[in-house]
Amino acid sequence: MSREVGGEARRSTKWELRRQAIVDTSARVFAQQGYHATGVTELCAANDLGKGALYHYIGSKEELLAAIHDRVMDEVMAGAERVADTGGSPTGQLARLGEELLDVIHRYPDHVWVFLHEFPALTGERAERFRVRRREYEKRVEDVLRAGVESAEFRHIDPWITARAWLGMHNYTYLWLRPGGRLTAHSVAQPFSQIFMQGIARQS
Amino acid sequence: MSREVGGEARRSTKWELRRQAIVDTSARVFAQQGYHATGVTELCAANDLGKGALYHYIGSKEELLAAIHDRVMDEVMAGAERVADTGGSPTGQLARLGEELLDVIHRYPDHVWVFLHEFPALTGERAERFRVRRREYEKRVEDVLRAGVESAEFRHIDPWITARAWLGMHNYTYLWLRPGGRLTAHSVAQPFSQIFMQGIARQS
DNA sequence: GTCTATAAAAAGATAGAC
DNA sequence: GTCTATCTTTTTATAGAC
Repeated sequence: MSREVGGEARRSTKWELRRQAIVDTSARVFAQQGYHATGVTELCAANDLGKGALYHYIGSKEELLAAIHDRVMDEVMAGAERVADTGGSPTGQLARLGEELLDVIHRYPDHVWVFLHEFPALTGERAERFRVRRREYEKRVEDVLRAGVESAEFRHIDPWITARAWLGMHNYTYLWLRPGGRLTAHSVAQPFSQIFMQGIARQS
Repeated sequence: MSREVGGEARRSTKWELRRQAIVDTSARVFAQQGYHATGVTELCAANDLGKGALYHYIGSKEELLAAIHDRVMDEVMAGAERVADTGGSPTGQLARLGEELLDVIHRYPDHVWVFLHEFPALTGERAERFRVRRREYEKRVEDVLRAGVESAEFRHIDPWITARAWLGMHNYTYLWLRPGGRLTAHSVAQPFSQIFMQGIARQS
């Protein structure tokens, strides 16, 4: 059974599941070799599929790349939503934003790698959609910082540049944070949070 | 006149200058389009040269990529050298390391972009050389942090993970720090340093 | 749904004239 | 030193049989 939703043709649940598996497997290959350095033939081998069958699921190579991006942003924004819903002080919210973000990076190292390395390969509307979603998340961080300055929990920092410091510190863990390693998301989020909170706290 | 130095054939000064110009121009193209997405034909157009002439200077596309990497690491390590030579307290040294690093990122945005995005494209011996140099710099940061803990200037932080926080915060500026923009290297290094120093300072 | 065969373009690199 | 022409391989994507 297939339905029309939002102008996009939806396929069967089985098709969607298979597609998702292909997206995940391909993310691993892209992360290891790079997007442009990976041929469709290699994707076929990794997914144990012929070219005809693969294209039946992915549409195009770039659409596959966009699907990896969406997977990351879906998870990241869901985490930000949970934090916003729970509420609490700016300090508490920023700490939980860090926990959630590092959790995504830790759970999806390949997807995140591709997300942070290959976004310039997206073109046209796909590039724009990604840009908007990314900006949306960054704004969440800035808003929490602004709230903390206004409530005088934080000292008088610049929200924009401080958000960049926070984002860099956390995002850059994609280079070494992996499941199965000696570090968990929490064991990194904890010291990061301590440095950052103490760093922007109002001096007593 | 040509000499043999360290097993590598050196060319004339004119040749070296021309080559360096090609490296710089190509860095801009790689930064905009990606290494694998850029064809040698496009490099020829950007450098206003035919294929024969281009290959006369670059040897291979990957050798060109390696040259961009070296340009960045040469500058970064020179900055670290200056900091080490000047000496001073761990706090002062870490602050100056930040100034120097952001200065390189600000002055060579294209080279740094390529450096941070395309290093997986290096293979064999070239990949190894880059890995070693990069590790060498990271160790400098860890050493300063360790010294600060031992002198009790800093609280009891983990040097390895704290170095990653510092590196991420600074390196990640490659996404938005550019010459001609509203921000200078110093105007970013200053707030970053304040956050980080206060963040790892011994609580009074 | 999945395969094989193939198209059509572009890739990196080299040869040899000038 | 620089050019044009060319070699070989690989690229993304499609056609059509099953």
